[in-house]
Amino acid sequence: MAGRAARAAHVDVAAPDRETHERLVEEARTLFAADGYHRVTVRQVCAAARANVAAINYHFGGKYGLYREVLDEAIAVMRDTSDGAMAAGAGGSAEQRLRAFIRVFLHRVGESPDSWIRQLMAHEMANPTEALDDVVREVIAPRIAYLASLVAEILGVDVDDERVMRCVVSVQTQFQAAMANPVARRLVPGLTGDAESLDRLAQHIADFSIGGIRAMREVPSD
Amino acid sequence: MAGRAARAAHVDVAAPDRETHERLVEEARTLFAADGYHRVTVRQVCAAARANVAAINYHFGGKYGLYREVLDEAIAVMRDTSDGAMAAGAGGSAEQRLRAFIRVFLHRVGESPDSWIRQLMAHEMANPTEALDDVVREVIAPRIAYLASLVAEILGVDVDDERVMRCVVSVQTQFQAAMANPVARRLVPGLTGDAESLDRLAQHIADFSIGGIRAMREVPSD
DNA sequence: ACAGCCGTCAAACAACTGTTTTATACATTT
DNA sequence: AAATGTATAAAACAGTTGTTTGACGGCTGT
Repeated sequence: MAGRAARAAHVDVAAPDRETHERLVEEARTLFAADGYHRVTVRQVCAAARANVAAINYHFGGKYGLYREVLDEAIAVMRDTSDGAMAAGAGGSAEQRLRAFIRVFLHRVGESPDSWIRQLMAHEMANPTEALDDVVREVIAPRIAYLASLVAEILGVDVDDERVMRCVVSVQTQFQAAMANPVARRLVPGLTGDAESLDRLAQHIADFSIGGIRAMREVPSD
Repeated sequence: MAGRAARAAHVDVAAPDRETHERLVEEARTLFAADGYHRVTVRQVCAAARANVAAINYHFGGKYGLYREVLDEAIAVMRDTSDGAMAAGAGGSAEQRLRAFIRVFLHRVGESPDSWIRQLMAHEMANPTEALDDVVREVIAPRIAYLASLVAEILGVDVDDERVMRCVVSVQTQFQAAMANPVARRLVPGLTGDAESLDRLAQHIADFSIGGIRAMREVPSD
């Protein structure tokens, strides 16, 4: 911890230990994404990174410090993705924007270089660490708010109408499940992650969700 | 292990050790449901049941044996629930049967004495043990098959049409998420588990899902 | 050139995990 | 009454976990 602090203090650029630090983060990305925080051991990561067991504690102050470094990166990418997906279809109708959001989001988060992110997030949501609050605040909540505004516009009601949030949950859960749910993966054979498969999935979720939302117009607001 | 075999062999009724055995199972139900298989330690269960650490190995042959006893009970209840939910609305239209299925299923699985089951299942699906295959085969697969037949009938297409399974996944994931997803629970405040809340939830999932399914009629089968 | 810091390493640490052993009562059977 | 089998108990087992230690070499700056 003291070493880390000193290092961050006056060796900002071109640190001489860049290699091990970076190798640990790299391996941690794939390992944490594959098995989740609790299942991964520091010895696994160090072995994969060809580093000593003590390296993680030295560079990151502990296992959780390393995880946070990886997760914070994921959060940043997710925020970018959300921003891009929210910007998509700007100027169009609420339905068009919802379709664009789903398509852009699924593509971005499912693309190969970032595919570890959706796995990591899936694990974090399935069995959360204490970092879930940050994830919710920084990426989920804004996304939910945006989806809520779209749903409200499609329904032609206020965002506070309780039908809105229920619909948002229904849409949101389809994202999550289609991406990471092991049961869903056993049911849909063509969930391979390639671009065409993602396109079809996005198309379905959009069609199904918009159909579901529209149907709520004829339901009393309770 | 030898003790267990001998005990089961010729001490079927009114076993003298009923108490500890039963106490262990009881505590294991709530603990496994709350934290999942991996997180729960045998010492936790034994402490809660006021039994010795060796009791689990003696009575169940090991931690996994105890878990299987609990999980098998859950599977049995779930099968009953599925059967009941499938029988509900018999004779009615596919839409009516789907609505009945959702309502009965959510009520049964959300009711207080069995509420541990949905938590246990949620954990088993989130991070599976080797028992997930049995769960899928015995409770998920039949449920999926039934839902697929309903969706196909509503859509007026064959069950092999790929739109059918996509819709089933969309419906199925709403079940799961609404019941156990920690993120969803942070979004919908009124997810308390009481009868009225469950009723409204069932109503929403049914409306949303049927609206979504209907919308797929106008989508090419790809 | 020398002190000081930095990154690395093998080794050990303390705290757990599930499981096994050994012993002791109690009940049932022979 | 002796022998057998059953349930519980305390203790120890072997393995794994994340973390800490202390020493060694390389580098930098005054």
